[in-house]
Amino acid sequence: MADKGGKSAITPREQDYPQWYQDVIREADLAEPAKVVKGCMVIKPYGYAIWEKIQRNLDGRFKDTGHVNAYFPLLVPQSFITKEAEHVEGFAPELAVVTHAGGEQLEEPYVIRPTSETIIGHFFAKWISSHRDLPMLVNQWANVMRWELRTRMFLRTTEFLWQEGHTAHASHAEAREEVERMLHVYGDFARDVMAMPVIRGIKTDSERFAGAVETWCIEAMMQDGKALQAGTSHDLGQNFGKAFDVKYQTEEGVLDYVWQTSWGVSTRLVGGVIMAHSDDGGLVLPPQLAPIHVAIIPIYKSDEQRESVMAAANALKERLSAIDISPPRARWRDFITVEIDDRDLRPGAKFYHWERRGVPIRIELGPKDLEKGQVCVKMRIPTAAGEGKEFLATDAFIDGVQARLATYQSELLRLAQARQEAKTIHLDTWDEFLKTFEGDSSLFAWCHWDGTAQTEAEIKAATKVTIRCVPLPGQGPEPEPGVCIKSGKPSKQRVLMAKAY
RNA sequence: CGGGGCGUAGCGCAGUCUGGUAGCGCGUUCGGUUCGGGACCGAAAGGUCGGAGGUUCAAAUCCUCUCGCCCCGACCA
Repeated sequence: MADKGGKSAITPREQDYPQWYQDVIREADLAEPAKVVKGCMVIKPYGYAIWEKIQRNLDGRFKDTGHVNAYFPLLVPQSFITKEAEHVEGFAPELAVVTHAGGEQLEEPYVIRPTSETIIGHFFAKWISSHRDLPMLVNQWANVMRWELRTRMFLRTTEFLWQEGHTAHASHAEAREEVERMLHVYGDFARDVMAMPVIRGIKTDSERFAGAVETWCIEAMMQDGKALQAGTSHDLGQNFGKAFDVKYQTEEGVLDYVWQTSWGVSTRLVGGVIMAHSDDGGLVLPPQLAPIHVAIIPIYKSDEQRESVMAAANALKERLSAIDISPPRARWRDFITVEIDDRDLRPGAKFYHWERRGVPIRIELGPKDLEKGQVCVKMRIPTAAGEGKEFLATDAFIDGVQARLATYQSELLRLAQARQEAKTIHLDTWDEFLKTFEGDSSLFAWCHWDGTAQTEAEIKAATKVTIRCVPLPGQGPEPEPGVCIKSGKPSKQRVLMAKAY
């Protein structure tokens, strides 16, 4: 592990935010660039454990809303991609194509899926014939590949893991309910599990998914004020239904095309959770996603001490590991995960080790504690759940540990919300706008916009700022008429502007 | 694809200009002393210097070609 002179190997955020992000990932042992495969990453066990927790939780939410899992091929016939005009245009530049297999050139190349609307459309056409087959509510957990020109670990890699929900409905209204429902599944998950506040809204035409009628999204603010598109939910209208001939017989007996949706979140969420909470000491994780909740550091000198301290540490681990911290109505059980660090290192080195990895609770357990029947507790960051070293009676600590984790979780959300609010402003003049977004700086700005793609493009060209979304009701300022910050033309409401990842 | 940078031990780098036995820090291994906030001492292992060709008595170093990666722009979950 890289170590700069025995001190922190993590670049402070103030000094170089992107470097800080890379350092946190390396020092927490979450992932590393694959190097031998351009733009790809290796997700290491500790990083993958976070993804597994994200998966498990979301998967339960999808099933709670009536969806079932399925799996479709990685390779998609090239001709499929070209069937929906906007879809090709959007994805053609970033496709990886398989032209040879089995030592022969293929008659028709396959593309490695960048997303699966096309091949799933093909199968929906086979599976759906009647309104009785609808709605069809399918999700797949998969990897996809997009040949991005610029990559960043977790946030944008050539290959990434995600889930993609694909549904077909008998009416546009029903499909739109689905789009909204799933957006809120994402938004609630971000808030309640990731402790990451998000703005829920609708994309402008230029930011819309290629082939969609409308794209709904959640946008999160990272600590540098930039926005991260954390999840999307698309109203596909009948676009793919028409392209893949997905027709069904209505109750009245006439043929119509189905109304489809698709929605997805990816391993980008891991990048989001890293940036939402971590500090210059490394990773900070919300307990609901932390692979390890408690690290116990045994303290001893002699062999006799080691024996008694380790016995106490194991007993403590056993008691903590029996505590069920599953969310209400979860389809799975989650228990407090405890790691006893008995490596032959000095305690100080171990403290830093677990802090870099974002373990919420650290316990020091030494001979003095055994005598007094207490534990020394230190939380990863100071919150209402506790700060500094606390010396607590062992039983009292165990009785309160679940509440302690819950408080820590909600405090992370509160802190993230406070950061977001501090960096969210209203802007009304182009001069202020330029000043605000000068150089590399960014924050969330609610601004009036005339609703034209041209103005949007001009703003982006001048400042790299994009319209992140038009907020859903309650997600931004109350709609009130005004004038566009750039063109001065009339505007119906403020939209969210920021630089994005 | 345009602009810039870099490939030397597991990681981070020096050495290249001016050719002459391949080095440093961290990490690793072994032994000992340590141990409630990043320990110290001693010993050891570990490299066909990205690849190919050329110049030379001699190439990490000079020349030609090539491969790859990173950063900055245009594209994006």
